[in-house]
Amino acid sequence: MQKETICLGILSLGPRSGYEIKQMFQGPLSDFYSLSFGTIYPTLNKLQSGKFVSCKQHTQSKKPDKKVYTITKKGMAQMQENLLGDASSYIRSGNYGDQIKSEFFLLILFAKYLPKETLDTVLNERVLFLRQKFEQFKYDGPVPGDIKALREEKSISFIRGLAAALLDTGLNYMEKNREKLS
Amino acid sequence: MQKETICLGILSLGPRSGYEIKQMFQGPLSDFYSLSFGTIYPTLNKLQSGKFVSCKQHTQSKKPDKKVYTITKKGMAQMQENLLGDASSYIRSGNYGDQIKSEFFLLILFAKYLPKETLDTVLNERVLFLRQKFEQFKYDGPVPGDIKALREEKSISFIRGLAAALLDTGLNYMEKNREKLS
DNA sequence: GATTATATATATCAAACTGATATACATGCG
DNA sequence: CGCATGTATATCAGTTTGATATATATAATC
Repeated sequence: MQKETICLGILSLGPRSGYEIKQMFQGPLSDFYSLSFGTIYPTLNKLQSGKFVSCKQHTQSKKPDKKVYTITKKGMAQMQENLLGDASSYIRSGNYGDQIKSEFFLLILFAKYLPKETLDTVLNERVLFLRQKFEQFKYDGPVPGDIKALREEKSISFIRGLAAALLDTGLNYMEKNREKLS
Repeated sequence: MQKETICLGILSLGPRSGYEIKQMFQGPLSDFYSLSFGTIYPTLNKLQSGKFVSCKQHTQSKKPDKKVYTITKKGMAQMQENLLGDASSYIRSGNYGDQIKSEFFLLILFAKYLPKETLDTVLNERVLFLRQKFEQFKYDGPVPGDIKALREEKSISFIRGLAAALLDTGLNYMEKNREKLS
């Protein structure tokens, strides 16, 4: 999927700045996709010059200026058209896997070359990290308005539920099988 | 982790060609890590000129020539040193997440802009794909000698078990919750 | 029997992307 | 009062990908 379509799709959920789009990739979307600043900012500028998004500059007191982007009608139409094409290529490609790079799994793969204590620390930190993630995905209490609106999206609640289920399985497996590594 | 350390680590499991390393990234390792030809071949050449691997050219009848790389003592020592450093940085970094780019999850995230039949096809293909993967990871019957040797590695059997558990959870969740998307 | 697609095998390179850095101001901490 | 951290945008060198080139064999399709 093109970076333009991804940014438009995120802006279709509500107006945001480039920095806030990056925060979504670091937070709720981090388990599924990510784009860096070096991609996001140029993409937003390109979308703006093509009139796919409009931009309002917010002069904030006590913080740097903020450029809040809103998707236009033209942007909405373009995004939906692109999305249809992407879904078709996805289906035709026959390549339904995800692109993953996991430093953790490389360390596990080569675990026999690591001292026992090092491996233990790696596993402990990973378990702690996954447990935190799990709590975040399960937490259903009060949140700020914009995040609440996001959670009411059917797609996001589906994804959150899946993430929680996978994290739970992963944690249980690690706790039951970690001694098999040493 | 540096690409050099990754290639050395894979070669520490047994001698292989660049093409066969890529096959591992497309097959058993595809859910955890991947490197492209454009990275693998130059890395092997660099490792060879640094004497971290040795290379035997196999002139095959009916197939192109094959360069089979074997890790040297120097390569083994370097790999273990690098691995220790990588484990330390992993622990120090506090960044225990994986780098993921999932076209599938983007399509789900923007599901409301897709026609129902398109979304259905995407979900069906993904389920079929995951089911195949699941069978591969669960399959414990007879396999060629080199793959059998790999499976006897503790780390690989740990990872295979985890992958199977995660795939099972993912499949169950998708089947039970997919109607919530439409 | 001819054409097309797929698989083995290495290598290269333009285009895309990342991650680090620059700039700038505010807040919190010891 | 200095130092680290957080907000915010922007750029760019270096890395990585994905496509392409080259070459041969087999399997499938027509």
